[in-house]
Amino acid sequence: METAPSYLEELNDVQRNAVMTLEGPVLVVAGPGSGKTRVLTYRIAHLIRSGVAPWEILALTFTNKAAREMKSRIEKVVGNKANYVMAGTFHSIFARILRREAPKIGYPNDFTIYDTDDAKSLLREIIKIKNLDNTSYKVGAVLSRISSAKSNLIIPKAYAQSEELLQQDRMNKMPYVYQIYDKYVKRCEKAGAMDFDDLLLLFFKLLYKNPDGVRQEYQQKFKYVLVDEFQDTNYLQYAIMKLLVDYHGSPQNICVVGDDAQSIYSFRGATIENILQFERDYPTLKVFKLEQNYRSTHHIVQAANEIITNNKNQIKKKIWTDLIEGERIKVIKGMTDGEEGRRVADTIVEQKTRNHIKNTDIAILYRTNAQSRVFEEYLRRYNLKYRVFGGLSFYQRKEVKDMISYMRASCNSKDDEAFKRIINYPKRGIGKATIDKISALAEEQDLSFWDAMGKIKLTTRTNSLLLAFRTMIASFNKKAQTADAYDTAMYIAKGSGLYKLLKGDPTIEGIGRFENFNALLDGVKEFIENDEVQNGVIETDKSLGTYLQNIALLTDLDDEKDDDDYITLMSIHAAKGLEFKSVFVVGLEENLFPSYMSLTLPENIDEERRLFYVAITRAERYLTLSYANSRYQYGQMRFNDPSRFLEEIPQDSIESYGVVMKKKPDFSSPKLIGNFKRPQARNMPNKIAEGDFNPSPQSAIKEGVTVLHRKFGKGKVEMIDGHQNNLLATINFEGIDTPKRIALKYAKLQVL
DNA sequence: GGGGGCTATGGGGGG
DNA sequence: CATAGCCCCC
Repeated sequence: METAPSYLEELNDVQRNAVMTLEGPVLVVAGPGSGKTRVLTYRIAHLIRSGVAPWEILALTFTNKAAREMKSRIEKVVGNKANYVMAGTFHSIFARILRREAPKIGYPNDFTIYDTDDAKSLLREIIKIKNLDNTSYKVGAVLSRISSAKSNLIIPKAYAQSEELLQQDRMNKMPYVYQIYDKYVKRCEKAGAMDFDDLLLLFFKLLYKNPDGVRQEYQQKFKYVLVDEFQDTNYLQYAIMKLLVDYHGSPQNICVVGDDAQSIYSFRGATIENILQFERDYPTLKVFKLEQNYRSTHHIVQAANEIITNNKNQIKKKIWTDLIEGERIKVIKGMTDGEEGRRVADTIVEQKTRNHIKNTDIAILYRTNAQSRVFEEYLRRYNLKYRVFGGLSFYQRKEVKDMISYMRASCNSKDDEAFKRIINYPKRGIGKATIDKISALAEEQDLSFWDAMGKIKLTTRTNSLLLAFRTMIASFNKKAQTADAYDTAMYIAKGSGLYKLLKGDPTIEGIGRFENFNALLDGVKEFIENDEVQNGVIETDKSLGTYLQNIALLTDLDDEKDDDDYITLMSIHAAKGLEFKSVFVVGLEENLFPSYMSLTLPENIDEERRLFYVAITRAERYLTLSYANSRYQYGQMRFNDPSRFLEEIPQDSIESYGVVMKKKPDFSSPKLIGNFKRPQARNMPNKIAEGDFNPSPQSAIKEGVTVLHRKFGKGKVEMIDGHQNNLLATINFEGIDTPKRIALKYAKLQVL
């Protein structure tokens, strides 16, 4: 008989049971630092050791980094078979499958992936086409409505029929979101483009509609499914998981790992409800709770436990450690954000000399990316190497996106967003007026931007400019058909004039841009030279189209530079899953952390608290918290109270007792120095109190009467027109220059 | 059609 | 404050 594999001896009892329960549904509730990744990887290794083929295992993560980490750890146990495990992010795995199956749902194999910028640009255009007021229809808000609809499996038709959603949109003064959504989906389809949510939604559609038995094919293929960070899945992801796992005679080999206390992505639709639903959907579920923390010393663990008790509604769980008591948590106060930065940098220097900590062992974590600046300033001044993650990613930089747009346009002639970006960059005399005319023709005759460009009749001069542009792109496209990604990219870089343009800019910024541009080209070269295994598949296709597919889902965090010794600066969200010997959590102030956006709803504060919980549990030995009494925010000096979270830490775990304010912080809105408050845009009408307002029936609103509106105040009805069942009143409100057009069936007006 | 400057607006997290 | 969209002027 074979001896038990040695990796099983590296596990505690609960971990080992979780690893060895291979069949049937399993839920692993894993506290921070409890060996979650170890359990996941050893479980996969154990599956392979038990004779399961690596490609029959599907492991879904939220970041590429987590997937890579997992694979490299599996590799240590089972060797290079690990490469063939289908491990990757939800988005990348589904994108890869869709690339093969897309025609079954009416998409081309070489579909484009629209990033957030593309999506917003498209929405901006749609809002314009529909003649909607872009002050009430904010692209960001509209996109987030669409995104959350998709994440909840609500297609445009269902959206248009949901009284609840329509009501919400009306309240937010954007009643026609449902129409924008419908148009947006059609335009994406027409462009052969998917946005991030579509990668999930259309994969769901593929399985659900089941053309050619494709669902059964993938159900059979993925015999074992694992989901990491389950607390951050949304409804759509859960639905996909169920489609893969639930079928007649299924062994339901599904293992999900998560921690409700670390759920920090509800803003993008994640719901802890999935954990509860999972328990209901799989009654034979086996639950394992990992509560022993191997990462942090006692004071840190105790503080984490204490803090999280302030949240209601959580799965009962208490992490513990048998590590030493360790250092107490240090709290640093600065009078200003600048002083906070300096004192944090001072503390880093002190830790480095006294405790011999390397840069890589240190992280500065903040709530918002904008906070990195001051820390960068002092680290630079002290000659400490650092690296900022997040913020504007490499692929979002203008010079990089421009080049990528050229590549996209050269591969997919229907990619309207790419074309609009490059048609006149570098300048070639095709201006806004021409572009508008092309867009209008495309809209009118339902053509792609590219086809409209070829069809439109304008002045001789303009037409020849357009022809020259089309000829150029056609040559790029031809090159892309035959040459590899690098040759094509170089051909495009030179042929488009981008190379020359960027090279010729001698300014500091220009040199930086040219460097980024070259870094992109180097990346293409690397792509064609290395046979990478991605998501369990060896990439042999070296075409530009494939390259584009591979980079579409990359972020800043994926860019590994591990030989360098640098201090890590990143948002707390980005730090999830990581650990550092010494962690600085900075900016612990009311309105910043917790964010002012969260202060109105208790459940949002709870999420901020979970975020704080995530932050402090990244630390192994040294945890330092900091705040500033004042800081520049949005162009103004603001005074914020210390964060309520500071008070939730047990006092005997804090070193600098007395720094924290004794009294409960005042949670009122930020105070402003002097009278720098920006004047309110337009006249802010007097708000009408709830009780004083009795809306009149629609029939009472007639021309000439004076009415009261909750937001706009008093006004005179000048005119009523519009369709019978959608009457529009033109009302002149006091103190508002332009008359408002108000739909009577929605608006609440009181006749005075 | 291009460029510069004004102003409104955001202001959070990310695949 | 930083940025982006928009408007106006050349």
